[in-house]
Amino acid sequence: MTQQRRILVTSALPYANGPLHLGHILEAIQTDIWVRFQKLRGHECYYVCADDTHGTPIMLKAQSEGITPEQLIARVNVEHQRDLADMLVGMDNFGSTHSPENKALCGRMYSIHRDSGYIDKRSVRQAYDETAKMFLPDRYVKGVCPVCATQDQYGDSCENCGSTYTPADLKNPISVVSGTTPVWRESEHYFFRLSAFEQSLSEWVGSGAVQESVARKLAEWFSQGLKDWDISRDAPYFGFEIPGAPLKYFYVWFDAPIGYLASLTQLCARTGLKFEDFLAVDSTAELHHFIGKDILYFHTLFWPAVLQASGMRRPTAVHAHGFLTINGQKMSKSRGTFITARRYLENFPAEYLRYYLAAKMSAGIDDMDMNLTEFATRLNSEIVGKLVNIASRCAGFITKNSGGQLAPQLEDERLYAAFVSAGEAVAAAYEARDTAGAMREIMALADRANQYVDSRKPWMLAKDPKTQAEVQIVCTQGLNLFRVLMIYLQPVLPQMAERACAFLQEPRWTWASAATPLLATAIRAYEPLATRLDPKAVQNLVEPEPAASLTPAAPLEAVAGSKPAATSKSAASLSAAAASEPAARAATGGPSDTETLAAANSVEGNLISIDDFMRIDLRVAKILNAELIAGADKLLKLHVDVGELGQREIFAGIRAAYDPAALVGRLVVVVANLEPRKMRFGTSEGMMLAAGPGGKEIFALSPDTGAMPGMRVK
RNA sequence: GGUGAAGUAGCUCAGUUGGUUAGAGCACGGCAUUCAUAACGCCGGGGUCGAGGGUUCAACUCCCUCCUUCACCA
Repeated sequence: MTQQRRILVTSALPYANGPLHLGHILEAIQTDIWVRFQKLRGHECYYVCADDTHGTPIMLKAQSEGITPEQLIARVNVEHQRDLADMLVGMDNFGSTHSPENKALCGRMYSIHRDSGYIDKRSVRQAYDETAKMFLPDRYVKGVCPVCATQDQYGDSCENCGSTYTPADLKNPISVVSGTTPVWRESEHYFFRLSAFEQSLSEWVGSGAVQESVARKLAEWFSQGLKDWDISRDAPYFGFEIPGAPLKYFYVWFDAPIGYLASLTQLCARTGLKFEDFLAVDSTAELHHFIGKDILYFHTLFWPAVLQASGMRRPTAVHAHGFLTINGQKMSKSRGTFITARRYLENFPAEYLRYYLAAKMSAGIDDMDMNLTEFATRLNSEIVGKLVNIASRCAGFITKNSGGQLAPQLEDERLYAAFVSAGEAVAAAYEARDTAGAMREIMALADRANQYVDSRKPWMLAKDPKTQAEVQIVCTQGLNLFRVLMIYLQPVLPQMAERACAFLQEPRWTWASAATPLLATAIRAYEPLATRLDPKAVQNLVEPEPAASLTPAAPLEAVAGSKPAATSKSAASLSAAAASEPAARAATGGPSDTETLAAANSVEGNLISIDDFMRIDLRVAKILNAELIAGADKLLKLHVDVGELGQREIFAGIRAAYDPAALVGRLVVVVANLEPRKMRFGTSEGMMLAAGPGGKEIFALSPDTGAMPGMRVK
């Protein structure tokens, strides 16, 4: 360990008009891993973030929901914080750009800019909606592309031919807000003189503050010359009014990055840290921004210039990452590849995603693909099969043969030393944000640990009285290798590492803990640190959200007996989400949205629409095989043929009413699109319909003669 | 259109300043094993490194052209 560094880290502010998706989470996790690594290494490191809350989209979304922007952003803030916390993203402060701290900072920084001569006023001609009485951002004017004549294009560029233009160039322009034809009006705007910073920005970029490929990109922008930046918007606008300029508001992109500093201000107020220590022009602290490559311009040009113009230090580095694609496709709602953080969390533990992303993230700006099948196999093989397996296969011997006591020394000190010295390469990779490289190193070590155990074969040693004494020392070695790996993985798997630490009866780990083996102490009985995930269950992430009106399925399911006490994680958290959603709305005083209302009505009146019914894919199925399950007192395992849908395995709670042999060959009705449910005895891929109170009083439904497997029931 | 990035095994990716036989994980085939969550270990098949040309004793690596994909254009 060299000198202790003081580091302030941010990730980009998520926009407060919707839920976080896996793209946001990718960035938060990348940042969090880096921050946790720095803290583990003993550095003084803080991670701040906030919601980005201003601008026309927020204003209009609140309007459409019939609530105030303040209510909207308060609700979203709660959701965002909950999602981030559940993803184990350990921020030191999460604020909002709509805060008193931010308002004060924006005003102060702007005043300095103005007094230093960095603000110009200029008249701008802009689209104006006379019905809505507001100026329209480019994206809020649609029309026919002036170049290729494609219909329904936004006012800034054409999706078809890629040409860029202004809303004034569009043919037949229409305001998205009111649907009327906009008029053109002049208005006075405030410009930040970015051009004055061309020289110093160019030097800053050359100082290694950005990745190489980013620097090349910036060189292109520099060669075109920097244009001054319009930082004002006309009322009505949800944001902060510009001091000394009535009805003029700061453009959302002006106050957004200042939100980093506002969040820091809150952290300082809470902890006694000093703002100036991080932001003063001569500060020795580091300032790191993690962002997506789409907002490079704002963070590598505007932002350093704004800081400099305010008499503050510039960022040490801006780290850009690429986008996340799902199964090779852009995240998109229509393709069903749009995965919210909440939806992920309803299905899988946060750490599985953290590890998977860590194993793929490098320091580059390439896009990253999340292949769902790979996600499942990689987790199962690397975390469960390899890593956790080391502890799992050694711990039992220590507990059973050695009274839970570790040996006083290692069996192979050289091997241990190799693990310790490999830590330098792992640390270097983390530091350089090459987490994929770090994970490769760690997994290679995990292979060596498993090879070690395999070569010493403690299970053989345990059988021979003459070698029984060696079991303890071999397993002590194995557990110590495992311990080193968990220490290295702590930034990525904080919860699992904590549990591993508790299992070894240690208070806590730092990076340096790896250097000293754990010897001659008692450990607890091993409990699985991670369990396999069902590769089929990843489909839950991309299939459409289940509609609220499908909740009546629950009672049906109870009849089928397929929902034992240990309800699946997804069902449990789904209902939790459903319960907390209206609660959050109530807290902000807003009315429920139409969706919630519709759901409430249908449940109360027990009425559903024909569309709701058609969502349930009922099919005729032929029972090919039925068998008793050892250990289950209600369930039968059915193997059914569903025609074109193939064969399925379904568990049904009809054991008391039906003899398996009597079921084989008969036709029944099954729900074919029920989400697969993992149960103690396997995964149920559907549900057999039956009526009755339960016990022996259960009666399966049968189609009349002539029905064929796979036919749809409707 | 301009600019940038990428194209390596079925899939996801490594490949340092050009230098022996291009690597890993997953998947696949075989063997072994049973301590461990059907986990672990050993062996194996599988690549004209997007295409073509050039520089060089030597090119996945450097240069040129082309093809394909993606992104950005404030």
